[in-house]
Amino acid sequence: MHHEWVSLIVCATARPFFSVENRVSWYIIMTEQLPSYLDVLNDEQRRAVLHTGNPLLILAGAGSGKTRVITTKIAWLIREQGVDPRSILAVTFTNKAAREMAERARLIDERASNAMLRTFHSFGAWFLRRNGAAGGLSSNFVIYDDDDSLALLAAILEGEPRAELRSIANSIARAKDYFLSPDDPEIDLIDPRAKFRTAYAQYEERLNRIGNVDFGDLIKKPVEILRGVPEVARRFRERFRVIMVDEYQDANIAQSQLLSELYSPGAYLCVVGDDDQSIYSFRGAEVQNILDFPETFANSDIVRLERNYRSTAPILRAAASVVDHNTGRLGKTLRAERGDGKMPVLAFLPDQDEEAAFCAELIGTGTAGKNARAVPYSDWAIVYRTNAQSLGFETEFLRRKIPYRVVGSLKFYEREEVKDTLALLSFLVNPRDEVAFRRMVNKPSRGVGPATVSRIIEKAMSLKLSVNFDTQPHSAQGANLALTAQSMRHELSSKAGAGIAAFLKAVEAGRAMLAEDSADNDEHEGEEKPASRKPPKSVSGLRSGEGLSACVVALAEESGIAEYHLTNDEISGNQRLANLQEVANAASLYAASQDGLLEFLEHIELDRSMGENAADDNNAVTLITLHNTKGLEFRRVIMTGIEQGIFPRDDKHDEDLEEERRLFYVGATRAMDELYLTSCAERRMYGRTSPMEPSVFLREIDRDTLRIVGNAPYGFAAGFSATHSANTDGAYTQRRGEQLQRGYSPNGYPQNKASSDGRWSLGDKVYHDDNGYGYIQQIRESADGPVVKVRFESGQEKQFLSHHQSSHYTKIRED
DNA sequence: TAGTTTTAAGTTTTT
DNA sequence: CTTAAAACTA
Repeated sequence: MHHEWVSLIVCATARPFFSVENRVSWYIIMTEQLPSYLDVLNDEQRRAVLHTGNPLLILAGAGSGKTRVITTKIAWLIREQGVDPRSILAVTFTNKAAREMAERARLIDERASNAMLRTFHSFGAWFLRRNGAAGGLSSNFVIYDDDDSLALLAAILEGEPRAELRSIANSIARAKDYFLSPDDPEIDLIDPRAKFRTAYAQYEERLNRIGNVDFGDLIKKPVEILRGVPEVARRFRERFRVIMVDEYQDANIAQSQLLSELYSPGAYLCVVGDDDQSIYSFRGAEVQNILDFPETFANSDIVRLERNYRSTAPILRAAASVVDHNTGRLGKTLRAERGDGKMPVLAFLPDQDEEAAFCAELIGTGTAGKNARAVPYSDWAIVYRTNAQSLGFETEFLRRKIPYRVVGSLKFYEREEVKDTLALLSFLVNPRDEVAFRRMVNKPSRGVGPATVSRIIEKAMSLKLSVNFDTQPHSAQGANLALTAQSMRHELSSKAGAGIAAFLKAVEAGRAMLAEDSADNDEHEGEEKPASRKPPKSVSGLRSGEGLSACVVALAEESGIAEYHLTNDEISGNQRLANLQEVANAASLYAASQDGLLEFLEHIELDRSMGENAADDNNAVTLITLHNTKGLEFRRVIMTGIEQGIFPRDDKHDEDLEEERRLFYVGATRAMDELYLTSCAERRMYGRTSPMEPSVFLREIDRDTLRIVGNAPYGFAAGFSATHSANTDGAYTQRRGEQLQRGYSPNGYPQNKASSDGRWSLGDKVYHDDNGYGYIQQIRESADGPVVKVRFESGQEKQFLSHHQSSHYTKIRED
């Protein structure tokens, strides 16, 4: 009888579940009652799990259960193959994926929690913390984010324009992605400017001196150490006998080099990926890694997972019909195991406000008939190309009281007051941190101007050369800025000297809150604090709790940062203080020691999703960028802003356009049951409203898989033949001709022959004070009256409101 | 110099 | 429209 109940469940779950809750109960049943947890796998999945020996490449289509394969494989290796969990290394790209993998593997076998499941960058940080000395890096390094890198670069290239700095910083990051050093001949492929090469070299030199690392270093430096120190390489190759990589299509050159260095013949290597989901080439990801896998690793095997258990057939067809336009893909056919379902809906809407309202309407009512709230909010995801697009939905949802959560754009750690505090903490742990020093030594104002700061830093650099260089040629350590500043006090003005003293006093106050570390031990929970370390009395109202939070509060108070932000900004001062309190609260989970502080800072740098996961069980709509959706799934997905210039951006061509297409594919394949696409006729950007064209992707979709609603532009109207191809030039030109005849505007939306106020007609010649002569190309009605679009002889187009700016335009009579 | 006002520039996408 | 950098004044 009990057995029947089990098989009933198994029967009902013949189609694997994908929601977390279901998955949990399902695995428990399977592992307890059935002969093997492998029974839930299909043939290909099982083949992938049971595979041993040669390197394995798993080509896993969207929704084909790749995470299940990886986690099951980890458990199977431990259980059936007697593999020591500690010898397993599995790397992912996102913290979320790493967490999910660890959790799911542990559900099958508890021992999986001893395996090393990390993101690439977190693994790199872990590696460097222990083996950095072999490369001249001391273990108290702090990780610089992009802002910090930019600040350092700005200090090196004084007076360089902002845009130039950003461009160089970007090139430096890219160079590291490709494992290129300043003296590499291939560096020109990244950026041929000599300026870049010297800047990169200077940046590296300065960063070494500071003793911190940037994101790229977390991958690049471990590879250098593994190559340069055979002893370290041997140790790591001996330890990691199994190496697995998720989302391999997103690995960059440096990351694949890291894998090569860790891998040794005799170990087992398994990578999982999907070339159709490669969406990070702008960040150095190389699809070539996955395409070249068979050559890079001799005798490798390939398993394809092509059964999709997530989406219904029409959704999958629509997604595939877009990515099919790409050339240069491995090519695969996903089968929809769930069979038929609802047709995706393509909605044409007037503007972004209507778009937000449309989404709210869908979500508010649900599609479950009369029972308006049968569909939980959490079933829905609003997906967009750029973070800025979330704003419109947020305001609309706020107004309608629809609960939502925004994924990824959490700018908490970028806030000024938070960065200030983190800079102080960084300086505490590494007093060579020039960037932190520059940022905080005169904040709040202490009379320490740029001239003084430069003198201190130059002095420190000269100290480094005369004192440390000869004795420690390989450690490349810079001087302690706190000590240098202290020693220079007598040669500074009294004002500057007093300012320095105040700054150093604040740093000392923070340091006093830290316990000495006992050698290399793990941090001790609940160690008692010496009586001397009592939290200071609070001026600003910040409260210190457990552990490290006392240190954070002491720093914020003593440095005057708390007071500065509280009094400086009357409107948001309290919010700023609350943010500081939030930092202190987060710190309370860490030990009040140097090691605890390092852990805290590393955690913040590598995982900024703080609090987002806690909201997982909340019943809220998800607002998320296309890139962030990778690896996720939702019952109902609305892809918004499918307009030319937004998605794809109009500077995308060839390779880049193909990547945008893959992005479309990723977004659409997140949907399980229902998919909606929205496209607006006009959109406000930079405060201005501009007309939009439907995305080329909408012309590429197999029209038979769509239901079109709303005010469709020409070529999309109901009943229009779906069998045309926008790629055929002739057909396209013909349609353009027809559409103009029928009174459609060039962007495909209906237009008027003359403005309703009678002032302008299509084809009129006009003169503009600044832009010269031009012709009226388009007239349409908006909420603010007629909008006239002019194409000037220069080729540029402008538009204006008829009643508004007509004073600048003069109508020219032509016979 | 510090704190203000004015002007220009900008939005991909992320560990 | 929002944000950051240059420009300006007390």
